Amino acid sequence: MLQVHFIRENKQMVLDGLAKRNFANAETIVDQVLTADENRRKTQVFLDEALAESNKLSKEIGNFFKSGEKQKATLLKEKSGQLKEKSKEMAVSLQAFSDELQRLLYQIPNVPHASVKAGNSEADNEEIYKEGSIPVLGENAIPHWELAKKYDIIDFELGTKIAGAGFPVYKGKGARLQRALINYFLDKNTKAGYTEIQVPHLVNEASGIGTGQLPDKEGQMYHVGEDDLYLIPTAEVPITNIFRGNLVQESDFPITYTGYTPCFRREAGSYGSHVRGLNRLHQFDKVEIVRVEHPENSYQALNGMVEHIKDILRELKLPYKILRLCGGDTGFTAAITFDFEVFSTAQDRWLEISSASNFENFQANRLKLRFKNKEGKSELAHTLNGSSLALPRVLAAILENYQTEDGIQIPEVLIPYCGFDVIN
RNA sequence: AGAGAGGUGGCCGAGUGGUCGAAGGCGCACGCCUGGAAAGUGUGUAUACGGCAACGUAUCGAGGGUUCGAAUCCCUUCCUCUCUGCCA
Repeated sequence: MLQVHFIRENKQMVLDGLAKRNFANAETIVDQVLTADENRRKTQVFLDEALAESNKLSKEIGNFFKSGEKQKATLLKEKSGQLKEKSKEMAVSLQAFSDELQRLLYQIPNVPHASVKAGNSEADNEEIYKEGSIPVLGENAIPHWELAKKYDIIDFELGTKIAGAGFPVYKGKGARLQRALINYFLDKNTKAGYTEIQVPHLVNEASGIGTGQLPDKEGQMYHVGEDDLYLIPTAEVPITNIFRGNLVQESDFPITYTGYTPCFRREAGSYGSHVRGLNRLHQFDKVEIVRVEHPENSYQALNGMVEHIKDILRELKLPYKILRLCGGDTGFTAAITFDFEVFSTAQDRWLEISSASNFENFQANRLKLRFKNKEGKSELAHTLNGSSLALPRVLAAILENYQTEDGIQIPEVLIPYCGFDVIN
């Protein structure tokens, strides 16, 4: 959520930013925000004056009672009663303006970073980096869902039986490879200074609002009605919400966490051939990195996250590229997002396996995550996160790119974690 | 799930109708002391909104109510803890 005073003072900049996202009716909604804000402030001034008068009267009444001047007190009581009626009305309209303001603010996405280009869809994303060579596969190379069947390492039908489509069952070496990847990623992140953490896989409504999944995007999450909890779509939600409402010390920065969790996504509305196999699932595993940073350092931190993810992909020897998402493709809460895509050779497709974002103070404003700055004032912190990495597509790329006539070779760096070097 | 206790500032913790935005402690900041530090000692130190400011208003889990006046009394609700039950 953007801060009202920021919008008030940087209206044109906000409009320009929203234009890069192709955000509809930006000017209308921004004007509505400014109107609601002005009404709210005006009403508050009136209300404050009425309440100040009322407080003054109460004190006088108290004094009259003490000194035994009951008649004077009774007179003032009447006046006070009338004042109360009036202030109640004003309080109601103040609340209405505040609610309206809040409702509007929730609808406005983050202002993109200056380097983010305008654009409508993924077609407008900019490729900014590419590394690794695409392997040349044999004539009999097959996509990962066929490999999964051939070597009996992932059973999609079995998952459908016990849960539904998009809930695969990993078996034998397939399961072990999953576990190896999780451990490898966590070790890698821990070595880079991130503190490993295990968090709940269900979150309450306040957490969903804190990181921006709620309101409006309920449909993307599984909801447990009985207890009003949501299954997490990413570890970002519980990890970032650790800091909801917190006032941290400046010396606590940088705050860095990594955690493995399963992720649950309803993926309502996505279907078709591109969701085959591991490409898009309702439940998948992911290792996440989250940072809470001083505003001055957040872009340096983002850069560090990008370099860190590069390093992982280099070790896995997977060909990858990095995209800077255009305005229209950047998530609601992010100011900038870098997507990492690996090449899944047998499918002849790039698959998104990580996305690293700086939310600046957009989430922090919802979370009320602040720190004391040098002047002793509290200031919103910056939050960032990135995947390191999402497992299914990494697995898909490994299976496809490392396939040989004799089986699937295991990337060298994973062999110690797997305990085997080939799936055959 | 049943019974009980409780939710107060960055943290701990007093406070049962006006003198309470709130004692005391810890922490933190600045000063004194010291060769330097620790200890000791003095002062300061909640947040949000509005206002150039003086200042005003609100906030003691949340929402309602009683009252001229509520941290304090009443109702509703959420959460936490303890015991019992169930269970990995």
